[in-house]
Amino acid sequence: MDNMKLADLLFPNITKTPEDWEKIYPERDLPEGAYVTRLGPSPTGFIHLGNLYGAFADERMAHQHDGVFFLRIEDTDDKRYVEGAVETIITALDYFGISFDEGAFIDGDHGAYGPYHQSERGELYQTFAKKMVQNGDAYPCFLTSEELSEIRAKQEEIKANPGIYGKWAVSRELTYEQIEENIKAGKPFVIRLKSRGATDIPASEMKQISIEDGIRGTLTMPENNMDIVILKATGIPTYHFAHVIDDHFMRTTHVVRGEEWLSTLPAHYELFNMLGFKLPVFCHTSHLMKIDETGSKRKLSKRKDPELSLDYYRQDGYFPEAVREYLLTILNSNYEEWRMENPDADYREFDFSESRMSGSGALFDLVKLNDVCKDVLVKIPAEEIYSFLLNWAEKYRPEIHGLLAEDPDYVKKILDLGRSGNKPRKDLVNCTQIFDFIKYFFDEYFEIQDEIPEHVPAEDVKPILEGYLASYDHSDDQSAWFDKIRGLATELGYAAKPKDFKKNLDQYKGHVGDVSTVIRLAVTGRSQSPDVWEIQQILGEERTVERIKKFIGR
RNA sequence: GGCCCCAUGGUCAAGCGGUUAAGACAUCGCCCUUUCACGGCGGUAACCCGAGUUCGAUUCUCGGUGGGGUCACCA
Repeated sequence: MDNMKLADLLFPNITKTPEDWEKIYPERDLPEGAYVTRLGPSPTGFIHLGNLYGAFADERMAHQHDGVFFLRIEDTDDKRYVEGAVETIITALDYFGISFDEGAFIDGDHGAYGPYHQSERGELYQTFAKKMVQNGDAYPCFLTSEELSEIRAKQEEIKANPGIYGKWAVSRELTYEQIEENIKAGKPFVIRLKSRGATDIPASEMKQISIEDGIRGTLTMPENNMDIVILKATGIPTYHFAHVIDDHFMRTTHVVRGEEWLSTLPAHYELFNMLGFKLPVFCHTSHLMKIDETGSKRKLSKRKDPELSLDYYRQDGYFPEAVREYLLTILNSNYEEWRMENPDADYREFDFSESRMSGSGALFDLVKLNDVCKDVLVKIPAEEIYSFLLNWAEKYRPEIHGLLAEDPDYVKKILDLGRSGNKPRKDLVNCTQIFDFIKYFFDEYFEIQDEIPEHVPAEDVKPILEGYLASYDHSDDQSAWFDKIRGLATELGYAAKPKDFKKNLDQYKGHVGDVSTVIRLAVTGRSQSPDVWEIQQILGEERTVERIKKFIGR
């Protein structure tokens, strides 16, 4: 077989050479030790937490090592393409503070190594497919999908490993004349890698390859022996081929990807070697898992788990910096520790290391995320929380947007309630929760939600509130205000101090806490709330008095 | 089924041959306290199993078990 002749038959229009491409995409001029990382989503329109998890790792690795972080759209599968998906991806990542140095942007590609859409890099891939044919490392295969499934059926029957390799790779034997005839007849074909791996021996006796993974250390696995497809019948490359070519020519130094790629790593390894490309450092991350209702652990699934979707966090109004903070704690095991020592430091000061990433799948813990949110939000000024909340409401809760926009100062005061001092309240988690937490401040949403406390007989409610109203002075400071409540409690047979009540249970109906709970209930509609005096100061005298009157039917 | 990855409390996790086996979240108790939060103190709770190497294994090796992944002209 004359490989040069075959290559020309297969790729008559390819005139560029591998050397030409090396000149077009020269090595990057970066400092010694710089990392070049990339995110390579396929434009299916669905971007999830796992993508974000990897993106943070990519971003930190590149920017902590004077490098470049770029976005490449892996759109080699036209069947999966969803209109507008690229924009969705960029917007979603941007929301969480992930931005790229080069690659695909909303207004088009930026950077010297583009185009950054794989669908536009056909000539590059074909040049190397042609090169491989010339070298006898690749060949055309005309097997139809029916023939492929027949092979598969036979393999299953004799319990052989499925796939095209060794004696099953019948197209390897085609002569030039047969190929030419097939092409003239218009038969579709793919280009397959002609693997050099041994095929007639058990896997356990196969040659082992070792690869240093940035996260997992030394990986040992049998060499590849599969004649994988590198170019589809459409002339478009498969992921495997595009990955090898692009990460070489975009000069990627570190490939961060999910562990589902581990099993195809030997094939990628063979391709890198055949093409004479330097192997990047692979960092195979573990999957995010979740614990479901039955208590068992499983991979987060697109269909069953809404929290996998990034939209979920936007809808609930999670603050991007809080999600980032949580993700960083599961991304690098010592982040939490570092954060405790540096509570006010910018996360970029943390020394991120891929080697500290976990090789085992982390359970995504919503409870912990919410806890992290509380710690993060307590540090965000009310002003910022307010504008975030307003933006969120505009998009996801238009019916409350007007309410929040009406009196910004009022809402800001509410958001800041109890947050000053050295032991600030940590009530705020996300926008949905925040609104629910503060909604009693708005008359439209104010309602009595709880019961009166059990120590308080029904007939005491009125005297308590009448007495409270009678002595109410909006200008009282907090201690004067509470002294009055203590007095009122004593008058009505309640202990002024809870301790007195506990010591002499039979002498009192209850204690001052019960009395103030009645007041709290009338003012907030809830038996639990932040400090009532502060709430009243924000509500204003008129609204406070009105609510109490309404409660006792006046 | 073949191959690969993973395995410390309920969860995330330190650990890298000798430790009272950290810490965080959750949980429970106490303190603070007019409720709730916040904060403080304390408690319950873990090295998957079996061999081997070793004076000594959570740590190293092998074999199981369990969980996950993958075996497409999808990525």
